Amino acid sequence: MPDSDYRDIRTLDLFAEMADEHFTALMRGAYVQNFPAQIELITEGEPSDFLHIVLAGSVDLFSAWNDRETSMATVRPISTFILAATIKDAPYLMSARTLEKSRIVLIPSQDVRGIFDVDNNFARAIVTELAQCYRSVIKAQKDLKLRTSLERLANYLIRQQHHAGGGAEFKLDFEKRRLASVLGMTPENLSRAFKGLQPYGVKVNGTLITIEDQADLRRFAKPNPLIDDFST
Amino acid sequence: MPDSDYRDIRTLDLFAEMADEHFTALMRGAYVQNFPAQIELITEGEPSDFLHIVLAGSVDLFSAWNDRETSMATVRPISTFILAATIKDAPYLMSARTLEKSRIVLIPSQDVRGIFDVDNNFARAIVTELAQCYRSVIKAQKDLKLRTSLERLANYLIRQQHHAGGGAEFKLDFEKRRLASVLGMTPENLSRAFKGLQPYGVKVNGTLITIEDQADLRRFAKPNPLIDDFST
DNA sequence: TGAGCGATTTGACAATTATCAATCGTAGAT
DNA sequence: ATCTACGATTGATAATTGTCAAATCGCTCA
Repeated sequence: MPDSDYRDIRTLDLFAEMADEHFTALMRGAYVQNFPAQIELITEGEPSDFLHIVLAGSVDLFSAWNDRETSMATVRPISTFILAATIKDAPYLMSARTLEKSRIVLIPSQDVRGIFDVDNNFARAIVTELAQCYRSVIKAQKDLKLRTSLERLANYLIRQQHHAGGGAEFKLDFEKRRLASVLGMTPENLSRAFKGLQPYGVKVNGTLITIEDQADLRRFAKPNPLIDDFST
Repeated sequence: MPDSDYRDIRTLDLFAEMADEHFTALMRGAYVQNFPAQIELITEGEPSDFLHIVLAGSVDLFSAWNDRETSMATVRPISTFILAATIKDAPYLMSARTLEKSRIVLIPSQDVRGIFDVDNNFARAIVTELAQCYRSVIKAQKDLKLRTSLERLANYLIRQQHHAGGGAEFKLDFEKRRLASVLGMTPENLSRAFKGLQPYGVKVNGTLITIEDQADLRRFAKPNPLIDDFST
């Protein structure tokens, strides 16, 4: 594994505090691979053989049932995914596919569980990571159950705007069909939802969004840190 | 704290493996209290001062936004809730209220975090617990995003039947308005959903459910362990 | 026993969301 | 530059779900 990758991974909260020898041991069994876009990295239901880390590119976590499919989340560099399945040695609950050319690290789950047993700092970091993940899903659940699709879109745009620096203009960071799926609606419905936000000053031009009057949109969206603030 | 409570708590996976002295320390700061029904134990947004344990009774975890409210989960003895908020020292994401007369243990969050820092077995148990919680929410999310309300109800009934021992007859374990909220629908809609399952052999008499032909209902519900099996 | 209360059910209707088909627009290939 | 493929949009329609009001059921308690 290239040194730069090695260092990137080491800086992740999850690995930052663990003993050198344990980190080295983990990396020894790991391998890095470049995948093209649209490759299915893991399939739900399969045993969790590897903990994955996205170094570059992006990965879609999705799930299917009865011929329907939904995007659960997007993983961007640098972060891990499938940690809970790895730790529990349980089957994956979600599938994962690359959205673009991506650089992925694979760490054998067995190694992760082994080091987890002997490195207390690592175990503690895992707690923090899992607690964070758990709270994120709870927020997503609240978003889904308490809001209409129009409200979800409005709040998504506000979050995205903030994430992009807060300017009136910003770009959507993925294609609309996937955004629709993440927000729990159909692409057609998303298209109409964008129209439905026009009265609140939202302009859409392809992937470029303009929010003319933040306050106006916020009055409609009623963003709430207990749903929309992903940092806490 | 009575000895029997003390022992009950000690048998929880979360506390079973920790050092005696640490468990004793935790219990020293804890207190047990009996609450009547319909008492709001915690409110979302507030700092997480206590880890809660339900010894008897039951607790509803719910959340509100913009005058809407939804039930997220029900906690039954003996288990903890609000672990993630306690560990992260972050505000509660959900409120909690007793559904009936309940016996609750309150452990100061500060104590939990303190012991977490020094007791590695406790830290490991927390990892397992959080991973379990995380996976449960992911399953709930898939249930919500991939299924219609009729399908959610059908699968809920199948789970409930299994949980009740597998007989053709069983009782719903909470009132219908709350079931509706848990399943993400209105009480009116739930009432109609029960009707909608009649063709599949579901009979409803108050809180008593009869499933005449399991196979028939399963053909419609298409239960899936990656959504419906709460044990993995 | 029966009044009173709240939960549930029903009916009528409205809002939301999904589906299907057709068209548009654009980026990449030839 | 034109063609092609695919995602995005639009229109028409259907299915799903929610809302409101009224009726019904079941239970508690005087």
